[in-house]
Amino acid sequence: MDKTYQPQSLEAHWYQTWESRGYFAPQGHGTPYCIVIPPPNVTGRLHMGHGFQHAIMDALTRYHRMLGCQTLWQVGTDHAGIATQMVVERQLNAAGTNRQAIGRDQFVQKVWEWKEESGDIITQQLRRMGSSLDWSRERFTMDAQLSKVVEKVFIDLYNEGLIYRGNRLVNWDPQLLTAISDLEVISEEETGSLWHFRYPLAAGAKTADGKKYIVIATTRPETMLGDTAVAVHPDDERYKNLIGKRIALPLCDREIPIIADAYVDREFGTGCVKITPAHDFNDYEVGKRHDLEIINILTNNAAINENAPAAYQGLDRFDARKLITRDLEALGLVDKIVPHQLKVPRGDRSGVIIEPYLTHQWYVTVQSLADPAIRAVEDGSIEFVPKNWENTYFAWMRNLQDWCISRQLWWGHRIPAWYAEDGAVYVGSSEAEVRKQHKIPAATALRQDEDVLDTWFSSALWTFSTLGWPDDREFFDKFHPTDVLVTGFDIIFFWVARMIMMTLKFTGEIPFKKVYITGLVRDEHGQKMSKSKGNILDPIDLIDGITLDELVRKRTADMMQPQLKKEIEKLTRNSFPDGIAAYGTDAVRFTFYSLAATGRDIKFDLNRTEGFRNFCNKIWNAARYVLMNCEDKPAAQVPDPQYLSVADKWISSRFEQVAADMENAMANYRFDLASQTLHEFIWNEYCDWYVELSKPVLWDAENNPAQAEATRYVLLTVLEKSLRLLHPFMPFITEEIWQRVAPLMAITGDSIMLQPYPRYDASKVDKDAEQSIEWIKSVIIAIRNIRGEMDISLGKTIDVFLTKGSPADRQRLEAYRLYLQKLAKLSSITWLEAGKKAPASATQLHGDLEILVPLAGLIDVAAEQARLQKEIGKLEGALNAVSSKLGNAKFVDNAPVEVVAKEKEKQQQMSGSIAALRAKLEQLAAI
RNA sequence: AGGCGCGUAGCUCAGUUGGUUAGAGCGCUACCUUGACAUGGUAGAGGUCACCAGUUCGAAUCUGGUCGUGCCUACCA
Repeated sequence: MDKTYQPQSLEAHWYQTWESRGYFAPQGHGTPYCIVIPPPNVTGRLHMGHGFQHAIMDALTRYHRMLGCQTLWQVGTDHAGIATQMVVERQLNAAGTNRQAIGRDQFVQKVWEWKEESGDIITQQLRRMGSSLDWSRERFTMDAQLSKVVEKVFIDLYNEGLIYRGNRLVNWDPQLLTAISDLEVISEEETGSLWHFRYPLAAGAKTADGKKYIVIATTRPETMLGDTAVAVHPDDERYKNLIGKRIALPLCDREIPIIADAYVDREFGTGCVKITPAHDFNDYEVGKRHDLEIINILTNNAAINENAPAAYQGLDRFDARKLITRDLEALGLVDKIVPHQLKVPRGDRSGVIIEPYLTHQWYVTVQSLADPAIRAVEDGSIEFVPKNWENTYFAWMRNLQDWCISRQLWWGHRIPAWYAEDGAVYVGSSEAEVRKQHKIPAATALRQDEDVLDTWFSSALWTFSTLGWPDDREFFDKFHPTDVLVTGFDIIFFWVARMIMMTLKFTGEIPFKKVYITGLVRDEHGQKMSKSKGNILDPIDLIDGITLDELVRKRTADMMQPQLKKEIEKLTRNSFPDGIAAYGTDAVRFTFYSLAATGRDIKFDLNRTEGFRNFCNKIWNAARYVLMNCEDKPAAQVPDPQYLSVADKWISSRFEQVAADMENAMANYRFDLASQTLHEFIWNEYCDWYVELSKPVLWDAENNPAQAEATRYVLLTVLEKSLRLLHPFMPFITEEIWQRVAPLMAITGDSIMLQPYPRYDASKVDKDAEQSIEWIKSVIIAIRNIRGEMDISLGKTIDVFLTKGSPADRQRLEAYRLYLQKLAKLSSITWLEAGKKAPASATQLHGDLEILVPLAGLIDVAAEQARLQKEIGKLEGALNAVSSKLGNAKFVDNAPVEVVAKEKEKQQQMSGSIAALRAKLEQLAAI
């Protein structure tokens, strides 16, 4: 074995072995356990969120597989409509063409080509993470079978009247030229202006204070071209007299009415609101209430259209804004322009400002779907972990808007609807089907809807469409409902809620029993990771390492805003002056587990990854030690219990407690506690103590072969069981070591991943052994403490005396003398009878037991006095607290007896210690 | 404006129904290349648990408030 752990050399090998042998597919006859992967974008790349969530899903999957469940982690990808189409369009643009030029069929063909070309990047990355996904069942949202389900669901919902086509305002992305759902609009506060314009009153009307105009305020001046009213509050005394009068809309040859509507906030601005029903959601509602004209003044790419005055036609919306402001200025109609903070809606993909835009779109009526979905969570059929996310779910579900499912894209599931010349709509699985069903003669032309469905529409069907519903029900019947969905809170609305609604509607089953909501992975400063911030990390780069230059190049490639490059480069060079080291998959995964606490932010700290890389190395070397001592010997046999040392019994006992803790942590999705438990046990108990305690036994093998044999057996078994305990979290290193350890124990299995997970076994618990080892550790630590504080090098062996302890202490000294001598580097350790005079010494206490290291030229008296003083000070502080507690009659009367007893014992213990230490001080002073 | 979360060691975080001398990892200090491991070992320093008030015999933990901070939802043109 190498002296240090080298993950690179073995990860690919083991993954390939597992996959090619079919270990990831469900097997056996245990209870089915299923997780479906939240489908990543087929042409996307792994980010830290994926890394985190997949680490968790894999731990759950491997854990249940080892528990003997028939385990399926269903894999697949989604087609990511907008994102993928954008990428291919950019490629076309770079090649000097565009999708319109090549036409729909050829464009879709190009996307498929791109999918084939790049689609395995993400799946290869999933493999690098060690994910035990069943690749034989890989699915894609645009597969024929899944598409069929999408079509069926659409048609069924339509036939039930739950899908309809409506002409309404939608969020329009003028760059991508498609509607997007309100969830895909990100509104952020930006600094803009509030323009105050004077709108002249028509027909000589005047305001209450005699002005010939009223002042309206707007954040989007260009929309004034589409104004069809000005609204005031019905009870606003300032304008009451103007209600019903008219305004001569400037720049437009048009008069518009002044209307009263309670929607107006009298406090804001001037209390007069321009109403543009075609370009504002609130105004649209006002317009409906007052039966106002709706004038659309924008083209689909947000230029001014032919409904506006000729002077502005063809101008981009922001050029029009400038020109309109200038023209109004020239007319003396600009009252003022003030800086204004406003929420600007931007498309989450394109980043451009979204326009409310009047179009025909398809909608799902969600209310009737929502009710059962709410109930499923209310009655506990579906549980969120942590539970408080249920509130978020309820809040959204109880205030649902109809879901706009059509997208003006070419990449996706085409809407199965056909239009006749007369505008009639027919929905069906194909044109032929539609003709047949509605008896439409061939002479009547039918045209299929140009649009495709929102990607989330197909994702909402994911748990049952991937499992073969409705026709091929073997897997569906076995694995649905799935056990747990692991995902981030940012898509509770997008995906989780819609999945619950659709799955209940169509299968009558919930899609999953639990929803484990993970935090969001942030950078080391708590910033959200994003391309534009330039702080993204690729989990693969943590696994393989990356040079600084390469990292900078990656972070600044394909920027939407190239001007940020310099800043990002600086930040990156600052954060990673030496690039990133190769930590290996196991260390990266373990970092994720350690951070998977209940909070909603996960600040990713590479220092922790480094710590876990070291942990891997620690495990590696512990295994090296065990193997060096056990190889070339006959396979370990269960030893006769009489040869087991106290250390052997202790570590076996401790292991059982750890197994119990693991079960508890996994049941509660506390991967942080699980990782901590494993780290603590393996490093601080097995390596630091058990391995050290085994050395005196193994080094003395010639004199006590049976004991040495027993210790080898325990070294091996606890290592082997610990590897199994650890395997769901660190699959690679555990497999590599296990393959070497298993033969020494005559274990015949092919892979650790198919071995049983260790369960708590009460018969191995040995409290006496645990207490004895605690005693041994305490005495050794006491001596080491004196060494450390007194600067006595470990190279120097010393003499130690024990005195004033109980008969049990004395027995232990005799029984465990060897351990004490070796681990504390003692030349002798002697029990001093109570009456006998001790030499001047440095002293440590363990209960009543005094541990004495004679000064004998080693120790400076003053230093020991200072050390004792410090110790006494500490104890006195603690004693004061305890004594005042016990002096309080209310405490003694009210607290449970066992608490009071405990405090009394502490008090006695501490005052005893203080007295003993004082005596030592006096003794030293007398020298 | 509502809702949710967070504030514990220099940093990243645990602390399960109120009772520990408040913990871990990293970092820091000192010493140590000893036969698994310097990606290591041993010892140590470091916290008024944001603040205030309350409940209680007892609060990091429960209640109310304040301050700071982050996110989500809805929005004022």
